[in-house]
Amino acid sequence: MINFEQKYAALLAQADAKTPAAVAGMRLCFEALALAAAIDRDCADRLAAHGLSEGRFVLLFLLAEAKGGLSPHELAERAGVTRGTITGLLDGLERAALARRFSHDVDRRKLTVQLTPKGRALARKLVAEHSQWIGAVFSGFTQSERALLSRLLTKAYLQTDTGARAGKP
Amino acid sequence: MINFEQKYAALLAQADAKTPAAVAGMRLCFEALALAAAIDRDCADRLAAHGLSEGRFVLLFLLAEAKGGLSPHELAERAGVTRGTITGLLDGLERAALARRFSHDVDRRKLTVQLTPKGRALARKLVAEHSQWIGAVFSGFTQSERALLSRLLTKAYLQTDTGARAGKP
DNA sequence: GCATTATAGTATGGCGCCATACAAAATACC
DNA sequence: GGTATTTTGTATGGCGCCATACTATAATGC
Repeated sequence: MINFEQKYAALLAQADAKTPAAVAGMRLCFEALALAAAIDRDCADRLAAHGLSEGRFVLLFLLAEAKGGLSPHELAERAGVTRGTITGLLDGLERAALARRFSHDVDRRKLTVQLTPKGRALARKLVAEHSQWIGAVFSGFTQSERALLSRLLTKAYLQTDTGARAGKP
Repeated sequence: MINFEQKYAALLAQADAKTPAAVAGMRLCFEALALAAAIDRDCADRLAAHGLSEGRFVLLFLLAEAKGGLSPHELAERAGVTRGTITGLLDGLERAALARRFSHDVDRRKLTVQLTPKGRALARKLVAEHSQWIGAVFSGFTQSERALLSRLLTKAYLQTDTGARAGKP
Protein backbone atom coordinates (compact mmCIF):
# COMPACT_ATOMS: atom_id res chain seq x y z
CA MET A 1 0.00 0.00 0.00
CA ILE A 2 2.59 2.52 1.07
CA ASN A 3 5.22 2.99 -1.59
CA PHE A 4 8.52 2.85 0.19
CA GLU A 5 11.37 5.04 -0.86
CA GLN A 6 13.86 3.13 -2.92
CA LYS A 7 16.43 2.97 -0.18
CA TYR A 8 13.97 1.18 2.09
CA ALA A 9 12.83 -1.13 -0.66
CA ALA A 10 16.46 -2.04 -1.33
CA LEU A 11 17.18 -2.66 2.32
CA LEU A 12 14.10 -4.86 2.53
CA ALA A 13 15.13 -6.88 -0.51
CA GLN A 14 18.55 -7.44 0.97
CA ALA A 15 17.09 -8.43 4.33
CA ASP A 16 14.62 -10.74 2.68
CA ALA A 17 17.56 -12.77 1.42
CA LYS A 18 19.57 -12.75 4.62
CA THR A 19 17.40 -12.09 7.64
CA PRO A 20 13.85 -13.09 6.63
CA ALA A 21 12.70 -13.18 10.25
CA ALA A 22 13.24 -9.43 10.57
CA VAL A 23 11.38 -8.45 7.41
CA ALA A 24 7.90 -8.09 8.88
CA GLY A 25 9.18 -5.77 11.58
CA MET A 26 11.21 -3.79 9.10
CA ARG A 27 8.16 -3.24 6.91
CA LEU A 28 6.24 -1.83 9.85
CA CYS A 29 9.15 0.32 10.79
CA PHE A 30 9.37 1.81 7.33
CA GLU A 31 5.63 2.35 7.25
CA ALA A 32 5.81 4.31 10.47
CA LEU A 33 8.72 6.33 9.11
CA ALA A 34 6.86 6.97 5.87
CA LEU A 35 3.82 8.27 7.73
CA ALA A 36 5.92 10.58 9.87
CA ALA A 37 7.87 11.81 6.86
CA ALA A 38 4.62 12.53 5.02
CA ILE A 39 3.25 14.46 7.98
CA ASP A 40 6.47 16.44 8.33
CA ARG A 41 6.55 17.19 4.67
CA ASP A 42 2.93 18.34 4.50
CA CYS A 43 3.61 20.45 7.52
CA ALA A 44 6.67 22.05 5.98
CA ASP A 45 4.85 22.69 2.71
CA ARG A 46 1.97 24.42 4.43
CA LEU A 47 4.24 26.59 6.53
CA ALA A 48 6.45 27.40 3.57
CA ALA A 49 3.43 28.99 1.94
CA HIS A 50 3.63 31.57 4.73
CA GLY A 51 7.40 31.86 4.55
CA LEU A 52 7.87 29.88 7.74
CA SER A 53 9.82 26.77 8.65
CA GLU A 54 8.76 24.32 11.33
CA GLY A 55 11.33 25.63 13.78
CA ARG A 56 10.23 29.20 13.29
CA PHE A 57 6.58 28.22 13.59
CA VAL A 58 7.25 26.63 16.97
CA LEU A 59 8.82 29.85 18.24
CA LEU A 60 5.99 31.90 16.83
CA PHE A 61 3.52 29.73 18.63
CA LEU A 62 5.41 29.69 21.92
CA LEU A 63 5.76 33.46 21.85
CA ALA A 64 2.08 33.90 21.03
CA GLU A 65 0.95 32.16 24.17
CA ALA A 66 3.49 33.76 26.53
CA LYS A 67 2.17 37.28 26.79
CA GLY A 68 5.13 38.89 28.48
CA GLY A 69 7.63 37.54 25.96
CA LEU A 70 10.28 34.89 26.50
CA SER A 71 14.05 34.80 26.66
CA PRO A 72 16.03 32.76 24.12
CA HIS A 73 16.93 30.24 26.76
CA GLU A 74 13.29 29.74 27.74
CA LEU A 75 12.47 29.29 24.09
CA ALA A 76 15.21 26.69 23.77
CA GLU A 77 13.83 24.76 26.70
CA ARG A 78 10.25 24.84 25.51
CA ALA A 79 11.07 24.06 21.91
CA GLY A 80 13.38 21.21 22.92
CA VAL A 81 16.34 22.64 21.07
CA THR A 82 19.68 24.20 22.01
CA ARG A 83 20.13 27.90 22.62
CA GLY A 84 22.39 28.03 19.60
CA THR A 85 19.57 26.89 17.37
CA ILE A 86 17.31 29.54 18.83
CA THR A 87 19.76 32.26 17.85
CA GLY A 88 19.42 31.29 14.21
CA LEU A 89 15.65 30.94 14.31
CA LEU A 90 15.27 34.32 15.97
CA ASP A 91 17.48 35.90 13.34
CA GLY A 92 15.04 34.59 10.78
CA LEU A 93 11.96 35.81 12.64
CA GLU A 94 13.50 39.24 13.03
CA ARG A 95 14.40 39.40 9.36
CA ALA A 96 10.77 38.61 8.57
CA ALA A 97 9.65 41.29 11.05
CA LEU A 98 7.65 38.74 13.05
CA ALA A 99 9.52 39.13 16.33
CA ARG A 100 11.94 41.48 18.04
CA ARG A 101 14.59 41.16 20.73
CA PHE A 102 14.46 43.63 23.59
CA SER A 103 17.23 43.95 26.11
CA HIS A 104 16.29 43.20 29.67
CA ASP A 105 17.11 46.15 31.89
CA VAL A 106 17.51 44.32 35.19
CA ASP A 107 19.72 41.43 34.09
CA ARG A 108 21.84 42.67 31.25
CA ARG A 109 22.67 39.18 30.03
CA LYS A 110 19.07 38.55 29.22
CA LEU A 111 16.92 39.37 26.25
CA THR A 112 13.18 39.36 25.94
CA VAL A 113 11.73 38.28 22.65
CA GLN A 114 8.30 39.49 21.66
CA LEU A 115 6.15 39.17 18.60
CA THR A 116 5.44 42.17 16.47
CA PRO A 117 1.78 42.86 15.64
CA LYS A 118 2.42 41.15 12.32
CA GLY A 119 3.83 38.13 14.15
CA ARG A 120 0.90 38.00 16.52
CA ALA A 121 -1.59 38.07 13.67
CA LEU A 122 0.21 35.33 11.79
CA ALA A 123 0.44 33.18 14.91
CA ARG A 124 -3.25 33.48 15.60
CA LYS A 125 -4.08 32.47 12.08
CA LEU A 126 -1.64 29.61 11.75
CA VAL A 127 -2.10 27.89 15.08
CA ALA A 128 -5.77 27.30 14.38
CA GLU A 129 -5.16 26.30 10.78
CA HIS A 130 -2.36 23.99 11.75
CA SER A 131 -4.16 22.21 14.56
CA GLN A 132 -7.13 21.70 12.33
CA TRP A 133 -5.05 20.17 9.61
CA ILE A 134 -2.96 17.93 11.86
CA GLY A 135 -6.10 16.61 13.45
CA ALA A 136 -7.62 15.92 10.04
CA VAL A 137 -5.10 13.20 9.20
CA PHE A 138 -6.89 10.93 11.64
CA SER A 139 -10.37 12.27 11.14
CA GLY A 140 -11.52 9.18 9.28
CA PHE A 141 -10.71 6.99 12.26
CA THR A 142 -13.30 5.64 14.63
CA GLN A 143 -12.88 6.04 18.33
CA SER A 144 -11.73 2.45 18.74
CA GLU A 145 -9.34 2.65 15.81
CA ARG A 146 -7.75 5.65 17.43
CA ALA A 147 -7.38 3.90 20.75
CA LEU A 148 -5.94 0.84 19.09
CA LEU A 149 -3.42 2.76 17.01
CA SER A 150 -2.35 4.73 20.03
CA ARG A 151 -1.79 1.54 21.99
CA LEU A 152 0.27 -0.04 19.22
CA LEU A 153 2.37 3.06 18.62
CA THR A 154 3.10 3.34 22.30
CA LYS A 155 4.04 -0.31 22.52
CA ALA A 156 6.55 0.10 19.69
CA TYR A 157 7.84 3.35 21.11
CA LEU A 158 8.70 1.71 24.40
CA GLN A 159 10.75 -0.89 22.50
CA THR A 160 13.11 1.73 21.16
CA ASP A 161 16.16 2.73 23.17
CA THR A 162 15.03 6.32 23.12
CA GLY A 163 11.53 5.42 24.23
CA ALA A 164 12.74 3.13 26.97
CA ARG A 165 15.09 5.84 28.22
CA ALA A 166 12.28 8.39 28.27
CA GLY A 167 10.02 5.95 30.06
CA LYS A 168 12.04 5.76 33.25
CA PRO A 169 15.04 8.06 33.44
CA MET B 1 2.20 6.90 27.85
CA ILE B 2 4.48 8.57 25.38
CA ASN B 3 6.01 11.69 26.83
CA PHE B 4 5.59 14.36 24.22
CA GLU B 5 8.25 16.94 23.65
CA GLN B 6 7.31 20.21 25.25
CA LYS B 7 6.50 21.91 22.00
CA TYR B 8 3.90 19.27 21.23
CA ALA B 9 2.48 19.38 24.72
CA ALA B 10 2.15 23.14 24.42
CA LEU B 11 0.47 22.93 21.05
CA LEU B 12 -1.96 20.37 22.46
CA ALA B 13 -2.81 22.53 25.42
CA GLN B 14 -3.51 25.45 23.16
CA ALA B 15 -5.64 23.33 20.84
CA ASP B 16 -7.53 21.88 23.76
CA ALA B 17 -8.78 25.36 24.53
CA LYS B 18 -9.60 26.37 20.98
CA THR B 19 -10.12 23.35 18.75
CA PRO B 20 -11.05 20.49 21.07
CA ALA B 21 -12.36 18.39 18.19
CA ALA B 22 -8.90 18.15 16.69
CA VAL B 23 -7.13 17.10 19.87
CA ALA B 24 -7.56 13.34 19.54
CA GLY B 25 -6.12 13.39 16.05
CA MET B 26 -3.28 15.62 17.11
CA ARG B 27 -2.34 13.26 19.91
CA LEU B 28 -2.11 10.37 17.47
CA CYS B 29 -0.12 12.46 15.08
CA PHE B 30 2.42 13.36 17.74
CA GLU B 31 2.61 9.75 18.86
CA ALA B 32 3.45 8.68 15.33
CA LEU B 33 6.05 11.43 15.08
CA ALA B 34 7.53 10.45 18.44
CA LEU B 35 7.89 6.84 17.36
CA ALA B 36 9.56 7.81 14.11
CA ALA B 37 11.87 10.24 15.88
CA ALA B 38 12.83 7.57 18.39
CA ILE B 39 13.60 5.09 15.62
CA ASP B 40 15.64 7.68 13.74
CA ARG B 41 17.52 8.62 16.81
CA ASP B 42 18.34 5.05 17.80
CA CYS B 43 19.43 4.47 14.27
CA ALA B 44 21.71 7.49 14.25
CA ASP B 45 23.19 6.55 17.61
CA ARG B 46 24.04 3.04 16.49
CA LEU B 47 25.61 4.21 13.26
CA ALA B 48 27.53 6.97 15.02
CA ALA B 49 29.27 4.27 17.03
CA HIS B 50 30.84 3.24 13.73
CA GLY B 51 31.51 6.78 12.60
CA LEU B 52 28.65 6.72 10.12
CA SER B 53 25.59 8.86 9.55
CA GLU B 54 22.33 7.59 8.11
CA GLY B 55 23.02 9.09 4.72
CA ARG B 56 26.45 7.55 4.53
CA PHE B 57 25.12 4.20 5.67
CA VAL B 58 22.60 4.18 2.84
CA LEU B 59 25.36 4.74 0.30
CA LEU B 60 27.50 2.07 1.90
CA PHE B 61 24.65 -0.34 1.66
CA LEU B 62 23.73 0.55 -1.92
CA LEU B 63 27.33 0.22 -3.01
CA ALA B 64 27.71 -3.09 -1.25
CA GLU B 65 24.96 -4.72 -3.25
CA ALA B 66 25.94 -3.26 -6.64
CA LYS B 67 29.06 -5.20 -7.45
CA GLY B 68 30.28 -3.13 -10.38
CA GLY B 69 30.04 0.16 -8.50
CA LEU B 70 27.58 2.97 -9.08
CA SER B 71 27.76 6.51 -10.37
CA PRO B 72 26.83 9.44 -8.13
CA HIS B 73 23.68 10.03 -10.09
CA GLU B 74 22.59 6.41 -9.72
CA LEU B 75 23.26 6.70 -6.01
CA ALA B 76 21.16 9.84 -5.85
CA GLU B 77 18.28 8.09 -7.53
CA ARG B 78 18.42 5.01 -5.35
CA ALA B 79 18.92 6.91 -2.13
CA GLY B 80 16.12 9.33 -2.97
CA VAL B 81 18.32 12.37 -2.61
CA THR B 82 19.78 14.98 -4.96
CA ARG B 83 23.14 14.61 -6.67
CA GLY B 84 24.41 17.53 -4.68
CA THR B 85 23.79 15.68 -1.47
CA ILE B 86 25.62 12.66 -2.83
CA THR B 87 28.71 14.76 -3.45
CA GLY B 88 28.94 15.60 0.23
CA LEU B 89 28.24 12.07 1.41
CA LEU B 90 30.87 10.66 -0.92
CA ASP B 91 33.39 13.17 0.34
CA GLY B 92 32.76 11.80 3.80
CA LEU B 93 33.04 8.17 2.74
CA GLU B 94 36.30 8.90 0.93
CA ARG B 95 37.70 10.72 3.95
CA ALA B 96 36.89 7.64 6.02
CA ALA B 97 38.53 5.44 3.35
CA LEU B 98 35.31 3.45 2.90
CA ALA B 99 34.78 4.26 -0.79
CA ARG B 100 36.64 5.66 -3.77
CA ARG B 101 35.73 7.51 -6.94
CA PHE B 102 37.13 6.16 -10.23
CA SER B 103 36.84 8.05 -13.45
CA HIS B 104 34.93 6.34 -16.20
CA ASP B 105 37.10 6.04 -19.29
CA VAL B 106 34.38 5.89 -21.94
CA ASP B 107 32.21 8.80 -20.81
CA ARG B 108 34.44 11.33 -19.18
CA ARG B 109 31.57 13.03 -17.39
CA LYS B 110 30.93 9.94 -15.36
CA LEU B 111 32.45 8.55 -12.21
CA THR B 112 32.22 5.10 -10.75
CA VAL B 113 32.14 4.80 -7.00
CA GLN B 114 33.29 1.60 -5.35
CA LEU B 115 33.78 0.46 -1.80
CA THR B 116 37.24 -0.18 -0.47
CA PRO B 117 37.82 -3.53 1.25
CA LYS B 118 37.34 -1.69 4.52
CA GLY B 119 34.04 -0.33 3.28
CA ARG B 120 32.89 -3.73 2.09
CA ALA B 121 33.68 -5.30 5.44
CA LEU B 122 31.83 -2.60 7.34
CA ALA B 123 28.82 -2.84 5.04
CA ARG B 124 28.57 -6.58 5.50
CA LYS B 125 28.67 -6.22 9.23
CA LEU B 126 26.28 -3.30 9.56
CA VAL B 127 23.55 -4.34 7.16
CA ALA B 128 22.88 -7.50 9.11
CA GLU B 129 23.14 -5.76 12.48
CA HIS B 130 20.91 -2.96 11.36
CA SER B 131 18.17 -5.11 9.86
CA GLN B 132 18.14 -7.19 12.96
CA TRP B 133 17.75 -4.22 15.18
CA ILE B 134 15.11 -2.44 13.11
CA GLY B 135 13.06 -5.60 13.03
CA ALA B 136 13.36 -5.97 16.78
CA VAL B 137 11.29 -2.88 17.52
CA PHE B 138 8.19 -4.84 16.51
CA SER B 139 9.32 -8.23 17.70
CA GLY B 140 6.88 -8.23 20.60
CA PHE B 141 3.93 -7.90 18.24
CA THR B 142 1.68 -10.76 17.27
CA GLN B 143 0.91 -11.44 13.67
CA SER B 144 -2.50 -9.83 13.95
CA GLU B 145 -1.18 -6.80 15.77
CA ARG B 146 1.30 -6.28 12.97
CA ALA B 147 -1.39 -6.52 10.32
CA LEU B 148 -3.62 -4.16 12.22
CA LEU B 149 -0.93 -1.57 12.77
CA SER B 150 0.07 -1.74 9.14
CA ARG B 151 -3.52 -1.17 8.07
CA LEU B 152 -3.95 1.83 10.36
CA LEU B 153 -0.64 3.40 9.39
CA THR B 154 -1.49 3.03 5.74
CA LYS B 155 -4.91 4.53 6.25
CA ALA B 156 -3.42 7.58 7.91
CA TYR B 157 -0.67 7.82 5.31
CA LEU B 158 -3.20 8.04 2.51
CA GLN B 159 -4.85 10.96 4.30
CA THR B 160 -1.75 13.08 4.05
CA ASP B 161 -1.18 15.21 0.97
CA THR B 162 2.14 13.50 0.38
CA GLY B 163 0.63 10.06 0.75
CA ALA B 164 -2.31 10.86 -1.49
CA ARG B 165 0.05 12.23 -4.12
CA ALA B 166 2.21 9.11 -3.98
CA GLY B 167 -0.89 6.94 -4.22
CA LYS B 168 -1.86 8.01 -7.72
CA PRO B 169 0.51 10.39 -9.48
C1' DG C 1 29.99 19.87 -39.14
C1' DC C 2 28.43 22.85 -36.01
C1' DA C 3 25.02 24.70 -32.90
C1' DT C 4 21.71 23.34 -29.52
C1' DT C 5 20.24 20.64 -25.86
C1' DA C 6 20.82 17.22 -22.33
C1' DT C 7 23.52 14.95 -18.77
C1' DA C 8 27.13 14.42 -15.02
C1' DG C 9 29.31 16.06 -11.21
C1' DT C 10 30.30 19.92 -8.27
C1' DA C 11 30.11 24.52 -5.92
C1' DT C 12 27.58 27.72 -3.36
C1' DG C 13 24.48 29.26 -0.13
C1' DG C 14 20.45 28.47 2.60
C1' DC C 15 17.94 25.78 6.38
C1' DG C 16 17.70 23.52 10.89
C1' DC C 17 20.01 20.98 14.00
C1' DC C 18 24.03 19.88 17.14
C1' DA C 19 28.45 20.39 19.97
C1' DT C 20 31.86 23.21 21.45
C1' DA C 21 33.90 27.35 22.81
C1' DC C 22 33.54 32.16 24.08
C1' DA C 23 32.53 36.95 26.23
C1' DA C 24 29.71 39.34 29.27
C1' DA C 25 27.21 39.55 33.23
C1' DA C 26 25.25 37.87 37.56
C1' DT C 27 25.61 34.92 41.67
C1' DA C 28 27.92 32.19 45.16
C1' DC C 29 31.48 31.41 48.23
C1' DC C 30 34.83 32.34 51.46
C1' DG D 1 35.14 42.53 48.82
C1' DG D 2 37.15 39.84 45.59
C1' DT D 3 37.75 35.42 43.27
C1' DA D 4 35.27 31.38 41.38
C1' DT D 5 31.30 29.49 39.32
C1' DT D 6 27.10 29.64 36.71
C1' DT D 7 24.10 31.60 33.39
C1' DT D 8 23.09 33.92 28.97
C1' DG D 9 23.38 34.72 24.32
C1' DT D 10 26.20 34.15 20.32
C1' DA D 11 29.87 32.49 17.05
C1' DT D 12 31.89 28.78 14.68
C1' DG D 13 32.04 24.69 12.30
C1' DG D 14 30.05 20.27 11.28
C1' DC D 15 26.10 17.34 9.34
C1' DG D 16 22.51 16.29 5.93
C1' DC D 17 19.36 18.12 3.06
C1' DC D 18 17.68 21.24 -0.78
C1' DA D 19 17.64 24.57 -4.83
C1' DT D 20 20.16 26.90 -7.99
C1' DA D 21 23.79 27.81 -10.99
C1' DC D 22 28.05 26.45 -13.27
C1' DT D 23 31.58 23.55 -16.06
C1' DA D 24 32.72 19.82 -18.71
C1' DT D 25 31.36 16.45 -21.74
C1' DA D 26 27.98 13.83 -24.82
C1' DA D 27 24.24 13.36 -27.76
C1' DT D 28 20.98 15.39 -31.02
C1' DG D 29 19.26 18.21 -34.83
C1' DC D 30 19.55 20.37 -38.93
